[in-house]
Amino acid sequence: MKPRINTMEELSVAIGVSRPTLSRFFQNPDLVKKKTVERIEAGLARVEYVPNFFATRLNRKTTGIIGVIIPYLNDLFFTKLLQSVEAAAMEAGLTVITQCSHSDPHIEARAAETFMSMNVDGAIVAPLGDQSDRAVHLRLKSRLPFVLMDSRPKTMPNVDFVGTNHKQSTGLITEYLCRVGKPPAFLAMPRVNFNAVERENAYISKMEELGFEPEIIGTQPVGPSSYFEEHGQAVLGAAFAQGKMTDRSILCVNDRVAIGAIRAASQHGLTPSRGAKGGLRIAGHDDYPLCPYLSPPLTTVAQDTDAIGKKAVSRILQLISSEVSEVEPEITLFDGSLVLRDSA
Amino acid sequence: MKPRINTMEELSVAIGVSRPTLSRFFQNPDLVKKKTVERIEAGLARVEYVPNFFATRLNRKTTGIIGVIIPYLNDLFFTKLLQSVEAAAMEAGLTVITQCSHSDPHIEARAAETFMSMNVDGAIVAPLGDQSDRAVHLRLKSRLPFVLMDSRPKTMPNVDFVGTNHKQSTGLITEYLCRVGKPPAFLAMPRVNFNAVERENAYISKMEELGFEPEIIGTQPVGPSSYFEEHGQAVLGAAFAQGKMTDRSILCVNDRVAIGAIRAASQHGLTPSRGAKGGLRIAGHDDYPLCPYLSPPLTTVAQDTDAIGKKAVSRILQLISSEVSEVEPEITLFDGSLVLRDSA
DNA sequence: CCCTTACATTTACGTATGTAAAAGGGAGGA
DNA sequence: TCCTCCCTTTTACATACGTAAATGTAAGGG
Repeated sequence: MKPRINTMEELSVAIGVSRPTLSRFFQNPDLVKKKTVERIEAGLARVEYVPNFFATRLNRKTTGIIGVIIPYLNDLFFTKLLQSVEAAAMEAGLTVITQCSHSDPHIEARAAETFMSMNVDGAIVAPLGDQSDRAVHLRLKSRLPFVLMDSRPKTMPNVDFVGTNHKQSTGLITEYLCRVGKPPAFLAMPRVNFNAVERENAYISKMEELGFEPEIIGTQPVGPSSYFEEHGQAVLGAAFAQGKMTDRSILCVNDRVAIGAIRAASQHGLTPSRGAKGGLRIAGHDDYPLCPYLSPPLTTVAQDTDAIGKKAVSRILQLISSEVSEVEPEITLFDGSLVLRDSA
Repeated sequence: MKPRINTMEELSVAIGVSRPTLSRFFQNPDLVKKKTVERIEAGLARVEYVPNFFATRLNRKTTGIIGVIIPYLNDLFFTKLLQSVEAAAMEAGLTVITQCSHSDPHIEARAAETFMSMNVDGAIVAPLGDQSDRAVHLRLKSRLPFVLMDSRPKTMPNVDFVGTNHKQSTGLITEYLCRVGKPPAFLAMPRVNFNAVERENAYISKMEELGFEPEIIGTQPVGPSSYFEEHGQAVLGAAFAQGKMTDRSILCVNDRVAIGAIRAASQHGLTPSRGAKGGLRIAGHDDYPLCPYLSPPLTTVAQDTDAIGKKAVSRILQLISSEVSEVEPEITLFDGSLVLRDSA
């Protein structure tokens, strides 16, 4: 087992190269003469040494770290988004520190605190809904490059944002549903989630534009801790039990709710179908990774998570390099794209 | 907007309290006289200041950080496990730094490097399968408290491990399936995943114990990047297309594969059912969060992710406090529990 | 052979905090 | 009134490394 060396100083006496030279070597071996590089590498092979992360970051003007906060970990949409962000950040040579707020504003606040104390170069935050503490976001924004991702409160119009154009995406699928079958009802969520509200409104305005009467169900919570799937199943299950909605088109606020909705249909012997012009159809929003494996596979609108993650990172990089703190905020909305499967 | 203060030194002149006193205050306000605490808190309310994370951790003997590596982010089983670990760590007052290896041994190695450079107090690693670099794990283990979680190579028997007793869990569901219907075939995975292999072997030995002939399908990859669901769907879809397996009991290596299997059944107009003594039944392993919402809901064996996460953290805490580096490794295996739903 | 040049290396200082030991201060007792 | 004790605060040093400026060194030209 190799002898362990803890500090660069010790390493320098062990190898016989000055400490600052080692420092240069660890930053970029090209900055050191080839002959010396060889000596250093030979030395490193003989001992167990890793430069101290904290000492490194403490001194650098820039830490090369970006912080990412996501609200849920048990949601494949967010993990997909996170993967996209991580990939983009890695390509840019940044270290990503991810924190999950677990639907808790206090944890979110603590994560923000951590980022500030780390002097991260920038923060990308996918906020909780209503519950997020606005002051926390403002504080982050005032201290460092900051972009909101996925959803944003209407009360923060002056913040950089990257997300989906829900007006477009929800309009797209609403229009599709109207075109090839009965105009859809909207299976909503209790109104604590910004995106859910945006989609609900987008649905309403598209329906009115097309001259149909909007119909919204599911705005009341069904249980104490209603997960999305559970909510969809409960709301629609109750309706089906009363013989209602069984031949309707139903647009769910997101795919996880749709998963519950499809389950409810199955429980009542109903099969939502794209072909059934006058019968039950169920559609969702997001293109959750499991959509193709549902029975029937879910028709939905895909969010371009890849583009969102990439853009969030590139925007952060812009903000980092643009010294000035008073940049005009940029709102980037990506269009959704229709993914037709069998359910609607 | 409050004036921003960057260093504890500046803060000390701004408030009129010496810097070391502030240091004590931030570590534990009880260490400072009440009167002084009030002065400090009044001062903090007037300015924008956060202690520097790196400087803090650099000096402390213990960083209060534990590192966690998981192989996939887009898998609700691992995110569930991660939540359990995070909750336990938070309760113990530890900061968790999570890194995802994204199925890439190089990324895993880099994450390990990061942990070592951070002088994390301990590391909990859910390894990739075969691909994981054994040397990386050994290096981690030689430097800091280290426990493997979820799966482990047979080649590392001397490492602390927390996971599921697959012999028991797989035996349990195999026995159940044999008891209430036809003996199951096993829908396996290409043999790169340790747990998959363990379950396959557990299935074989239980079948032999019960006097049945084991039958294993799906050990060959079906595509270049066969995700679990895709694999299950492809393997079983191909079998169904040939009229095979349509009235069999099928035990899938995990729930994600089972999701694909159920989809394949549905595509061929088949409904796996618990009631069908002689007909098609499909079961899984893990109790993936979406199991209740499949059609039919999936019968499976639940892994006790909560216990696994808690135990991993408590074991790390033990190793941290037990100074000595030569502790007898502890292998903790939790039993799985049968979750009967409609599919088998 | 000496000087210049270009680059590598070293010196010296900076970073933001922890921590042990020394100094300070206030209350209570003689 | 003075001394002592105990707790609080401060002094002084330590941590592990980045970085700019200064110094060293080897190659090439005159």
